[in-house]
Amino acid sequence: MVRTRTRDEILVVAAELFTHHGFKGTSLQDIAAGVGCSKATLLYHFESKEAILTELVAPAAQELADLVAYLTTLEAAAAQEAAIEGFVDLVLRYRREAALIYDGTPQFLDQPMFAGLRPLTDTLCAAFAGRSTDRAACVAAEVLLGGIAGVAIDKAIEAGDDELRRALVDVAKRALITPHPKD
Amino acid sequence: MVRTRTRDEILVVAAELFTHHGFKGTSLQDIAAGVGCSKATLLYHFESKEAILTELVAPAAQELADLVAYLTTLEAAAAQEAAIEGFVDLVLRYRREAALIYDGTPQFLDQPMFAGLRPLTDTLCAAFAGRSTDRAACVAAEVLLGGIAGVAIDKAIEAGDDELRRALVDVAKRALITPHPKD
DNA sequence: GTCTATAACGAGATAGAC
DNA sequence: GTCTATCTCGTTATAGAC
Repeated sequence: MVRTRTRDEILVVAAELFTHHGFKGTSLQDIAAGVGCSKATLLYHFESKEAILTELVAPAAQELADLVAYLTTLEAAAAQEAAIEGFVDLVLRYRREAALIYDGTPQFLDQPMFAGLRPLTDTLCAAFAGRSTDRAACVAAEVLLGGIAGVAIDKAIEAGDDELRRALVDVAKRALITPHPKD
Repeated sequence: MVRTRTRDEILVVAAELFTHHGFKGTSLQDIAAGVGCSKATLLYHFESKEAILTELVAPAAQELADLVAYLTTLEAAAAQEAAIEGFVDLVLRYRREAALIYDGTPQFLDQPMFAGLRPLTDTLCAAFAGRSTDRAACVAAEVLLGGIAGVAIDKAIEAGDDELRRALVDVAKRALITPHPKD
């Protein structure tokens, strides 16, 4: 896995195109045109189209794993808050990668390509729910988890947007942290 | 547009396959195999692959349009509640169709196929936000709108699930309806 | 390391027999 | 109304020259 200029540029262009048109919707032709090289050059640097995607997603997956590992060291309430803030932060920093992983099919996490990601999101979702097994709490956690990811993916804002960050954290806390349930 | 037995079966099989593997991930071959006919038969009944999808989505799109039209007759607070309950109901009844429309790309609503859907979801989102133009309120509305749709799409529950329905409505109201904002 | 050329395949769609 | 056969195109991937 040697790093070269072309190789890096392929990753940049592929990220851009995958983000906008999806993995299936982007061909090697498209990537090659964006880079200004041939398809053969792409496949000289990467074993396959999937290999490009896997490498793009790797750092985000690693950070997600780190976050989840950290959450397991906390008790429920602290883990809930840390999960919310950590996930919002993560998904804002890795918008593109999040969009790549979520390709629109329900079983997107069950593809062999992303094996190992599902247990991470499950643990994260449990943390969002404050480790409660109550159905409503779990549903709420799923709604917020998916909703936050979706909004972050949609936003084409480039640099860190603190206002968006705060809005996402706030809505999640409002929806999930219920100090005095009504009845 | 004459109704026949084969035609209806094509729609059923296509809905099933599109839901599980996405539109791009399903070929005419796959549909033909499921129906037990040839690709040519598919294209005798439908002008194109897209035409199948368009017809599958049509009733859901119509109901969404009806809901949005109804919302415009209400003032902000009533529209907000009606939007939440109406959307949850709609998306639970049309899980499959929702999954078809949302193909995973950010611009899925901007495809020519679904032209006219975007203004509807924009109005719906505004209703979710209580017609507020505050950034945080808009972000929260987007999170809940997308999150609810995502959860409903993921759930493979068949018949009406009142518990899920209540959970979705509740989390949305908790997150969006803020009678006394903190400061 | 990059290219052109092409293989090998699958896609959507069409033609025409039955 | 359904079929087989075929067309055309785009896809991923490979071969081999430079």
